[in-house]
Amino acid sequence: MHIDPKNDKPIFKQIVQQIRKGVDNGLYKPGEMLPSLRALAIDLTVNPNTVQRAYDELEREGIAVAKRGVGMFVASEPLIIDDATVQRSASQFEKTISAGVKRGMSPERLRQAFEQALQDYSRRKVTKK
Amino acid sequence: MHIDPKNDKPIFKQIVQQIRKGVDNGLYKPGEMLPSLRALAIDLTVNPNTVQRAYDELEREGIAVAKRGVGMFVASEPLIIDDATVQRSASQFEKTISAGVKRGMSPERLRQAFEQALQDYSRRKVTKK
DNA sequence: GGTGTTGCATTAGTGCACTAATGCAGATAT
DNA sequence: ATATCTGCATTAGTGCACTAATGCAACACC
Repeated sequence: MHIDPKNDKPIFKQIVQQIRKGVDNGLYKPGEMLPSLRALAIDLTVNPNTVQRAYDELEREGIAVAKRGVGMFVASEPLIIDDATVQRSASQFEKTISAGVKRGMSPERLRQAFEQALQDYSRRKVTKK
Repeated sequence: MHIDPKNDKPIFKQIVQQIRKGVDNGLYKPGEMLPSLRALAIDLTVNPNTVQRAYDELEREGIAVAKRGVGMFVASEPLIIDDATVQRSASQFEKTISAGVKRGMSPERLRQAFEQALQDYSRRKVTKK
């Protein structure tokens, strides 16, 4: 576990990402205890609140469960997405990106299209009910 | 031209978006003059600097050209992306999104995959030289 | 009960994105 | 020249995301 100071992403997001990755590839197994707030905070030379925020996020995602006075634990059935799945999506996205660029679309426009697609999709899921 | 106060997007981005759209569908034609900083600012009841920032962005994108003391003009050969192209990309993205969701990916994970794809693509373009 | 863990809540500091206030500098017409 | 348009530059105010400092509350162990 390591925080990259050159990375401009917020610290708590980096923590979330690394723990999530750790759960995905089995480094942290279901039911297992994660490093405590302070322990991890000391390890990363970071304020405990920053770790807390990361853990909040992980709990919100259903990946970890907090037990007050005891510790943070990997959920019994965490939502595991392995790297291969992400890679598959990424390469699929890349095809659309490539096509878009050939039509003159800038990264900003592509993001815009992506966000719209994301919104359209969820909207459809909702209105379908 | 109108600014939506309920929209949480920055004002200057809303302006960029609307002007870009106007250029795309021919409302503003190449070489034509755009509303002046102050004129548009008064029209939208917004500070001229905010319009300035929008115009800066448009110039950076090669859509508009500034002539100091004269006015802002649509570029002679602006990069025009019509809505249909964006829609095509969006619907393409939506397919990948749908597939990802079925594999349990959250919107956050999908964004992550998208950003990675964007990065991979540009990286490949660079290293190909 | 005390002691040392744990996670949680409240508050404050800091940087940055966004917007505005104001004045400067170039262009054109009269 | 000077009036009045233009876009540009400098500075300041404001809100918010991020991080930190600090103390509180629950649980386990002795």
